Amino acid sequence: MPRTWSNDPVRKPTSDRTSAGRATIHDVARLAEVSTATVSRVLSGGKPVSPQVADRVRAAAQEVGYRPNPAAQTLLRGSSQTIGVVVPDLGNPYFAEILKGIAAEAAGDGHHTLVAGTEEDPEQEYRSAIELARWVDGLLLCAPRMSAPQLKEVAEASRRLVLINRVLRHPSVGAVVVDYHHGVRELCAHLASLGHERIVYLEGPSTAWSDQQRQRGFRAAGLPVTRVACGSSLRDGYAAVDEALTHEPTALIAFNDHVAVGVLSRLRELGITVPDDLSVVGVDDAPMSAHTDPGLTTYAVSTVELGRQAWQHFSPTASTATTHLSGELVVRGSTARPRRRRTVKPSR
Amino acid sequence: MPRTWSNDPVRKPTSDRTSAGRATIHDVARLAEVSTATVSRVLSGGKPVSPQVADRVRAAAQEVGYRPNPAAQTLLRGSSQTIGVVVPDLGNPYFAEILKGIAAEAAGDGHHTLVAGTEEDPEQEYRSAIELARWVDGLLLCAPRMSAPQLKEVAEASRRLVLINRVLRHPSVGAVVVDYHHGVRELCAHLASLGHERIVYLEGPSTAWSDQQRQRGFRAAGLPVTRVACGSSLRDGYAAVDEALTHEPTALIAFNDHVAVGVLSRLRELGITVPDDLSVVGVDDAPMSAHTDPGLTTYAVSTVELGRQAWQHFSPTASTATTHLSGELVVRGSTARPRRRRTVKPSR
DNA sequence: CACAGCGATGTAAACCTTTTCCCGTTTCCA
DNA sequence: TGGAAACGGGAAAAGGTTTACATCGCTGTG
Repeated sequence: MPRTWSNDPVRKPTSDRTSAGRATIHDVARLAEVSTATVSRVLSGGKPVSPQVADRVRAAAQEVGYRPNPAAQTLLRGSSQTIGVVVPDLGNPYFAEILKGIAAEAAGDGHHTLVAGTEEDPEQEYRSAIELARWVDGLLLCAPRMSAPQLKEVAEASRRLVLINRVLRHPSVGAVVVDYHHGVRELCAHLASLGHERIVYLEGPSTAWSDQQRQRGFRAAGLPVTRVACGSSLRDGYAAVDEALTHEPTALIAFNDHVAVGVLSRLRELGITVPDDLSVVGVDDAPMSAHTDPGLTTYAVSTVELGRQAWQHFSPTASTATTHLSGELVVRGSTARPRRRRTVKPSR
Repeated sequence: MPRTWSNDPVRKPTSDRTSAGRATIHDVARLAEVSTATVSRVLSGGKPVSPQVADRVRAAAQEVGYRPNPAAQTLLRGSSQTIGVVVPDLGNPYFAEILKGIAAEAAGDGHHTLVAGTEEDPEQEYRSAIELARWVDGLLLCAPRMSAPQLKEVAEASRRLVLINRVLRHPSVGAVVVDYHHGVRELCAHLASLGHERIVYLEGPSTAWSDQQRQRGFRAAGLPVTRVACGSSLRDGYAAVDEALTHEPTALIAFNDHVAVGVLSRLRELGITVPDDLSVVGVDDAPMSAHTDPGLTTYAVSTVELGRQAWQHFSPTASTATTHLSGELVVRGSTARPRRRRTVKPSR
């Protein structure tokens, strides 16, 4: 077989292109009677091309409905214009909010967003991250639950890695973290100023770095806080209330707002009034937290800012230093002085 | 502000292959002393290869940390093992839930999920869809707001198109729709049975097909329903309450649960008790709807099922018929007989 | 014993685009 | 008018993988 450029295995130029194979740059080139190189120059822009030819090419491209094949572009450029985002739970409004923010930032710079939810499973998270790393220019891991060694592996496997709410000692990994240490101290100070002494903390997933940060914050706050295993979802909060009440607290600190909403719901069922019988606080300031009954006192940090900062870390010139984001205390109706002498107990 | 770092013109002359450029199939082939074809056969599986060679190849791949380049695979196979999902608002828990469902289904079949939020903007939605169509094997549009002609264009541009909560007369488009017509009738019947007569409906986005379905349902229900412009977000609901109250309704039907939560919040501020002063219902049964105060009466349809059905439509053998999904009325605390004679008015 | 059949492996084409390297033409200035 | 610079545009390589086809050695059967 002669090694010639006889590349034309009877390709129909126009009509039935819609169904099977899409139009390629060759189709455009043939129709415009130029080389494929010229088509590329016209469509990708920047390079000098005479206006007439450019018009002819554009017309031809329009006619056959040409759209560059992203796989081929990616192969050649070595960049897919895509980032990957891995979150523990896509259904959690907080993560949804972060995803929304980062996707908007990425889209603004012409990047796509590949997403994976991991159902809070560290193994699945690791697999998703490694798999996504093959595809994307940069990987964003939200509150990753996986072990540090695994995280390092992911760092090696990915072109660029940015963490949200987790830190890792590694030369090429950026991170944006909310200062939960500060947040928890703020919340504790607020509760202490109201006169609360018996406080229960509903723990998040044990593998969550951000949970450990909160716990450190408690120790720093110097308040005696009883810990009760809980989780990160609305259901977890709902389910953990009864256990928490056995400690006869005057205030409850939920791992996050999502949990707190579940807590409020269960307390209502039990006939326990918030904040008269019991104060409740959350963390994160989820969108719904201003609309619960009563409004949730919480520690607010802007997810918009979080997303923006994370996106900055993807820039090639970005430092790999960890960005700390401080929020602020938002006092709403769910906290008050402990009024009644006798603390409540579960109704069953 | 590194706003335009998107394309990276710094291309190294590929001298240093070990650190920067990832290992290719050639590296593996060389190390294992076989041809690249054999490597591919071993790693992709299916083809007959002698056990010894297979082991050698696997060892070599392991050693150099080889991972196939997805762009090259995509280019050749013509399939990216990726679907695209476009939703009007990533921050809306309902869409987040659907995204979660479909992403899980897709991941279960080895597919990735590319996502785009459109901020409820039909134009942006159209652009996102067209752009995503280039990349993905199939496109899922959630409650698309774009015009029918645009939708047809997207259908032409995409290999496979599936719609959620929208229909389109087009030969190759599948759809999964919630029977809002039925849902609204159920809600109306429920309210009517309680004795409500003055009902206000807080409209969704005017471009939403599903809003039109609801409106048709109202007409079928035969109840006089006053329409008030609102929207689809929590904030929209919060903001529309005052306007709605000028019509002195005994019951409020929100476009969806997200809106209803905003409504409840505003009513609380106004000192209007639900359901004593006013009944409120939503649509969708969002996760939080069981946990509001009072619990939200709503029309529930499983997002899990929605996701599953949508995924089925991506199967090559799937029919392009529209799948109708019926939900059921969920009665919670937010509805009751209208008790007081005098209807409430806004407090200001 | 010859040959069909098969299993294992190598070779190279094909996928589609971008970009580098060139060549031919025009323009401008000395 | 000659030469250089600028410019427009074509040919072809590169990018990594899969697969159709070719090759080669072996076994089993007529």
